[in-house]
Amino acid sequence: MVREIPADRRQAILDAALDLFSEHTYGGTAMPLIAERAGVAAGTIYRYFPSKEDLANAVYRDCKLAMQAALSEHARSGAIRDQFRGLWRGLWAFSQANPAAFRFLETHHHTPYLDRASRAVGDVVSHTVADFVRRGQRGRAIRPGDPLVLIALAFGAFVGLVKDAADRHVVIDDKTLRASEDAVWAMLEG
Amino acid sequence: MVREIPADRRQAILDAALDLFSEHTYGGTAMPLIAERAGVAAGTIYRYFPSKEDLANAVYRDCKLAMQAALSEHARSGAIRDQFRGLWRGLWAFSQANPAAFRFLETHHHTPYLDRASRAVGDVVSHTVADFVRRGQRGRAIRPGDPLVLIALAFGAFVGLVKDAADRHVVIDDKTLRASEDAVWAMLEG
Amino acid sequence: MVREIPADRRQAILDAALDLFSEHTYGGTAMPLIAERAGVAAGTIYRYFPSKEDLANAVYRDCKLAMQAALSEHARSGAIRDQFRGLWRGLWAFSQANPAAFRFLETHHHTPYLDRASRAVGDVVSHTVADFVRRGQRGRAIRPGDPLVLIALAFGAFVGLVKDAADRHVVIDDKTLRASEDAVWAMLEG
Amino acid sequence: MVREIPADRRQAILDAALDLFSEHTYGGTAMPLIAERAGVAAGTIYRYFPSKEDLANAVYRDCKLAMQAALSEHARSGAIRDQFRGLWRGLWAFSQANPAAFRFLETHHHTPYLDRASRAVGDVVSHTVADFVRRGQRGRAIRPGDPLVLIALAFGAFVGLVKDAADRHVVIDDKTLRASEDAVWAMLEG
DNA sequence: AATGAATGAGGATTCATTCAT
DNA sequence: CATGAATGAATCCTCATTCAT
Repeated sequence: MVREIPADRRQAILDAALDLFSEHTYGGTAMPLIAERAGVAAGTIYRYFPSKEDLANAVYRDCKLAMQAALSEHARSGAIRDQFRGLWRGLWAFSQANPAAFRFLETHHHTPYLDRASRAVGDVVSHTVADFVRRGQRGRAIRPGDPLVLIALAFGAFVGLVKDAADRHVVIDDKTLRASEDAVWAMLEG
Repeated sequence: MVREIPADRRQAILDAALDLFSEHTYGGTAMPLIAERAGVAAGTIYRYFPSKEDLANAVYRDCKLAMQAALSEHARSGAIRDQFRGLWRGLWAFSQANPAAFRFLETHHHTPYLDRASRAVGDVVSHTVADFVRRGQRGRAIRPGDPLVLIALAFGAFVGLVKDAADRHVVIDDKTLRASEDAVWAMLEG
Repeated sequence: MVREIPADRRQAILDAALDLFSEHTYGGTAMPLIAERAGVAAGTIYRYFPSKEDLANAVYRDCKLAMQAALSEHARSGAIRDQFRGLWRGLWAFSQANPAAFRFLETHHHTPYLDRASRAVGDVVSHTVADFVRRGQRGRAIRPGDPLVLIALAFGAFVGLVKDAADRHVVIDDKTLRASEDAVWAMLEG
Repeated sequence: MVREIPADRRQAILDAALDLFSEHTYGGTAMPLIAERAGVAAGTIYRYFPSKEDLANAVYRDCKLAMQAALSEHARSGAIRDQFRGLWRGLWAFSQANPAAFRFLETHHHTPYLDRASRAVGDVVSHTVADFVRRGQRGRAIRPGDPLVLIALAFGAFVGLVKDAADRHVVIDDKTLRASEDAVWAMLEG
C-alpha cells in the first residue's frame, strides 16, 4: 500500500548519477548511461527530474546535506579541541562512507549547472562550520581572523589530504589521519 | 626561417582553450568555440592538436609547468621559514597572474582525459615541493611525517583559501594573505 | 443498465482533443495533454480509441456530421433564395457555436491521418449541398456549371470570411454577414 | 569564385521542407527526412536555419512572397474587370506552378510556429489586393463594403475551387476556370 | 474499468572531426 | 597551410503506448 517504489527509483537515479558524475564529470556522462546504471528506462529519469541540469543540482544538494549531516553527527560538546576532533572525524567518516559524493563535491567545477538553491545549501554548510571557529575565537582557543578564511584553510587541507591519497592510490591509516588532525589544529590554534 | 607564427597560433589556441575550460568545463566547451576565441578556423586546431583530448592534456601540462616555474622563481635560499615564504608568494603570484590556470588545475576533475604523461608532470611538481619539506624535517624545522602528506595539507589549504575567495567574490588583501601564510606555517612547523 | 458514463467520458475525450487539435495541430498535441484536459488518465483514452490516429478520425467525423446537422436544421423550403439563406445561416450558426470544430475542419490539413470512412463522411456533406445547387439550376435560379464547383466556390468564400475575421481578430457583425450572403448569392445566381 | 553553393543548398532545404510540410504537416515531418530529401546531412540544415520553427517560417515567407510576385506579375492596368482577370490568372498560375506552396499556405494551420515577421508578410499580401478593391469601389465597379472582407470572400472562393479539385483528384479545365472567374466577379461587381 | 508510472523508439539539435577549396 | 562548410554519430529530451496495480 505504501508507495515506496517511486522513492526507491528516485534514489536509484540519484545514486547512479552521482557515481557517473563523480567519475566521468557532469558533461561527460550521458543520460542513457545514468538510466542504465539506475536500472530504469531513459525516459523515466524525466518523471523525477525535469532535466539533466536539475538532476545534477539534486545530486549536489543531497551530497552537501549528507556531508552536513555527517559533520553534525560527529559534533561534540566540550573543549574546543574536542569539538574540532568531532568535526574532523565527521568529515573523515563522510569521505570514507561516500567517496563518490566527496569527490564530486570537492574536485569538480559546478558553476555550469549549479542553481541558486544549490549554492545556498553550500553556503549553509560553510557558515555552520564557521560558527565553530567563532566560538573558539571567543575563548581565545582559535587564532583571530575571518572565520570563513580559517575554515577555507582547514577544510582545504582536509580536501588536499583525501585528494592526494586518491591520486596516489594510497590509503590513509589511522596514524596519518591523527597526525594530520594535529597539524591542522596547529594551524587553527590561537 | 621565421617559424614563430605557428607558435603564436598554438599559444592562442591553448589560451582560448584554458579560458573556456576553466569556466565551462572540458565537457562543456565546444571546439568551434575554442577556435573562435583563438581567432582561427575550427579545422586549424587539428593542425596543432590531434584531438580535443590531446588539447586538454597540453593545456593541463602547460599550466602545471607554469605553476612549477612560479614556485621555483620565488624559491629562496636561507632559513626554512623564508623558503616557505618564497613558495607561498610564488603560489600566490601564480594564482593571481593566471587565475584561469589555477582554477582549471585545482577545481576541475581531469581523469576523463588526462594521459600518463600529464599525470607524470603533476607528480613532478609535488615531489619538487616535497623536497623542501624533507629539508625542513632534516633540520627539525618542519614536523615529522610523510612529506607528500604535509604538502597535500599545505597546498590544499592554499587552494581552499583561493577557491573560497572566488566563491564569495571577495579579494584577498595582503593582511589576510600573510595571516594565512602564518597559519599554514604553524601547521608545518616542527 | 445505465451505460451513459462511458459515453460522457468518450465525449469529454473528443471535446478535449478537438480543442487541442484546433489550436495546436494534430501533430502538435500530446496524448497526455488530451487526457489531462478531458479529466481522465492517459491510458483511459485507449479504452475508447485504439490510437491517436483513430481519435483524430473520430473527432473529424463528429465535426463534419455536426456541421451537416447544422446545415440541415436551418434548411428551408420555399424559394431557392430562401433556401440559400437557410444554408448560409446554418453555416454561420455552426461556426459560431463550434468555432474549434469549424477551424479544425477548414483550416487544417488532414491527410496524414484521415481514413477512408472519414473522407466518405466529408463527401456526403458536399453532395448534400450540391443537391441544393442542382435544384436551383433546374429552376434557372442558379447559374449553370458543375454543382460541386459552385459549392466549392461558395463554401470557400464562407471559409474565407470566417478565417479572415479570426486572423484579424475582428467580429463579423450582422450587417457584414448579410452583405456577404448577398455577395455570395450574386456569385451563384443564374 | 562565386559562392553560389550555399544559396543552392539553402534553396534545396527550403524546397524539401515545403514538399514535406505540404504533404505531411509541419508537426508530421522529421528534420532528418527534410535533410534526406534535400540531399544534405541532418546537421547541415542548422547551418542555414537555427531551428525547425525558423525553417518553417522561412518556407512560409518564401511562399507568400512568391504568391505576391505571381499576383503582381499578372496584374494589368486598364478596366477593373481586366485587372481582376489579371489577379485571377496570376493566382491560378501560381497555384499550378507551385501546388505545394499553395497547399501549404492555404490549407494548413500555421499559428503554432508563425512569428511576427511572417505574419507581417501575410498581411502585406492581403492589403495589396485590397487596394485593387478600393480602386474598383471608387469607380463604382465593385460593390461597397469592407475591402478586406470582399477580398476574403473572393480569395476564399479561389482556395475552395483549388482545394476541391485536389480533394476530388480532378483537373480544372480552362472553361471551368473562366466560368469560376466570371462567378467570382459577379460576387464583387457593384 | 481506470489509472498513471514506465517504457523506449524517435525527434530535434549539437559538436568533434574531416576535407574540398 | 588555413579555412569553415559539411558530416553524422551521439546528445538530451518527448510522447504514443502499455501494463501492473
